[in-house]
Amino acid sequence: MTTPRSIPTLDDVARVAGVSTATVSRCLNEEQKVSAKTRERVMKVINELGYTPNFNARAMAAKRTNTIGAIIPTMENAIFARGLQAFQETLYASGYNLLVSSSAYQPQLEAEQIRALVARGADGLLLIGYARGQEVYDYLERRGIPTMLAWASLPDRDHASVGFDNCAAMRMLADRVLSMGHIRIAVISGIIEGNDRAEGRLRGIKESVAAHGLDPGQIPVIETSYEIENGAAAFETLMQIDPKPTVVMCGNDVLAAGAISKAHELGLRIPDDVSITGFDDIELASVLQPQLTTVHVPHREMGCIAAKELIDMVEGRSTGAKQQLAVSISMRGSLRQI
Amino acid sequence: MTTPRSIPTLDDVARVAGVSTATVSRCLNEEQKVSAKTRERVMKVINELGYTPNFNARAMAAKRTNTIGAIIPTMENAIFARGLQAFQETLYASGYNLLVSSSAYQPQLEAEQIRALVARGADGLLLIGYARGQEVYDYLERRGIPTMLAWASLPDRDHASVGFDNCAAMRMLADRVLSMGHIRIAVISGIIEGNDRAEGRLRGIKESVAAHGLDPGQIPVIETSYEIENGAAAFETLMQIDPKPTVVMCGNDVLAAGAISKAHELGLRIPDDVSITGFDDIELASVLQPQLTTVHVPHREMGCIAAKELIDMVEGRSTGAKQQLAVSISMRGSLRQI
DNA sequence: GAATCAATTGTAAGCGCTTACACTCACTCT
DNA sequence: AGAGTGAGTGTAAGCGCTTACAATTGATTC
Repeated sequence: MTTPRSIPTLDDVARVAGVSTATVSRCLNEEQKVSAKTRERVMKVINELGYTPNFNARAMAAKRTNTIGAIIPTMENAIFARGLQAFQETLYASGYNLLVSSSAYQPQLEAEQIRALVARGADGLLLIGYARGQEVYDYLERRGIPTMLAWASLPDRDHASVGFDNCAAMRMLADRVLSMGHIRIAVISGIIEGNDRAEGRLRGIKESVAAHGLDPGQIPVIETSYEIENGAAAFETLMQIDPKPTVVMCGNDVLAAGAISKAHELGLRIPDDVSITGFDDIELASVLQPQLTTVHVPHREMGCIAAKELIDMVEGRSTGAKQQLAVSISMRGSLRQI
Repeated sequence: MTTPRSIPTLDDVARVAGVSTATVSRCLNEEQKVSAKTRERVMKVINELGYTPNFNARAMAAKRTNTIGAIIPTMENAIFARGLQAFQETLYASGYNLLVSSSAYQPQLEAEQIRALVARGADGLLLIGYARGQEVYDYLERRGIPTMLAWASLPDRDHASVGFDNCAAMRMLADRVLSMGHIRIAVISGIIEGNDRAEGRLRGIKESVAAHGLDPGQIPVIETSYEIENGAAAFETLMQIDPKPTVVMCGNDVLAAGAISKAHELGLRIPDDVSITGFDDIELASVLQPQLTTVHVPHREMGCIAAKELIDMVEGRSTGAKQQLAVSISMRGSLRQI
């Protein structure tokens, strides 16, 4: 099957080119330190032999990998896709590679993967949100791994981060909903446990409701994980309440998609019979029928900033800034005036 | 910022525990070769010191990484998400880790990333489809890296693969469309260049049309990359043809989502004014309104099989089998009888 | 009691790179 | 002409692990 011919190493290149391994290494890493003539000869040999540097050996000797790790809660839906894509592109442009893992929203798994990425020599890390044990932060600090948090940014925490205030953002949307005359609000929230974004969003709604003189304790809330069918199921349950809610606010666009789809199935017209809102403004939001009113998050901008700041931290130019991004409301057909 | 206390190594553990490095290594890798008493003592020290093995050093010494690499064309939409998730879960269950990169549908980038993953010591690789230069296959064979191809499986190629015959699958759908009385078919295809799946799907439609005694050359085809807005734009263009197509067959669900969304915008009713079909049956397909008639692909099954077969190849139990999966048609509201 | 054997443990040689330091060799400057 | 300079190159010491092989130990056998 496989040709037994062994894989060429730096030594092979050096021997064939008639130079020392140090010179070959320099050709690959610090061109300017090698004379043009030598470099040319070495490069020719590298091509002839089909030599590729061994990453692990390089990482070991150089103690750096030009690799950034990112751990996102899920790859199953597109919530993080666009931001991550921008993150990756920005890193790539600066000569860094990205390693992605998904933690399936399990803190335990996230901790494991953080260790795995650090063990692999990641120069820096991108994590989503704040919620994780202090021991994880301690570990990261002890190992000296620069870490950025994204998709959240809290005024009262000063860890390096880029994102927005999930609570304030959702409160803004709820204020808008209330100002349009809605009184009977129901909520489909993501799982709060271990997810500060979901927690903030729910809190935002409650704060808004309270500020409008209503009792936040009266609001029906269903907590479920971010999957379309869960949104659908939750919506069906909420619609059995009498009197029916006039609006169902969802923790993200995925849940809202499920809700809208179930509404069609139940023969409920949106927004005539009931309004629905989302959060994130992923592509999905504007192919739904009617299009989804949601909180617009600047995914690409967030990804770019995260990458730039993280690189600055890794290269020692920054100790980790906090950047709060503005979000806005994308008003579309799924929310109506009462 | 960072505590300068240095990172514990195997040597540190060995010294503190009063054993040799070999013994510590054995505790971590071949428990049964160490007495219970010693193991216990060593493990205690490992925890106290917060020791984590250095992956790169381990990879170097052991010449294997328990890591599988996967390169998918895009992470931006969910086409590969579910299959990849299943792939990952299956690998994880067998003690393997997954490293994912995205090639943005660029063969050149894919080749680069293959080299990068191999340089990192990936024990095996998962690639999508067949279309890539022979030199890539040669490289992989020379390095002895087991490679699985997924999302495609061609009768006349015998590379290890798991997937389906894209051409046959789409031909089946087209046959169905034609049998329902459609005569004026239009197509929104993905970019053919460098994408054998897209090419096969388009060919499937043409073969079906030809088999029904029509001229495949007459069918309007717009080729565009897999993004919702591109599907929308293409649909708008196709609807300007006179007489209008009775059905627009799309290369995948993402393009179809764009088409449906544009149809609403144009005030065209689906399926009354025009039918639309997709391919893949991702979650999106059933939240669209009307729900999308599409080719159902067994994503999870494909991911699982790919993982199992690849592990068998890596561990020398298989030399690479080819498995063809059956696809089916998900008949839903977007396609109607004429 | 000596020999045999299996179970444990230790010794030490790499794995393929980077890089501090040493060295060589034209040139340039007094 | 001799010293000083700096560009280019080589030498060799690791980086933190795994593992073949050697050594030790205690138990078992005759």
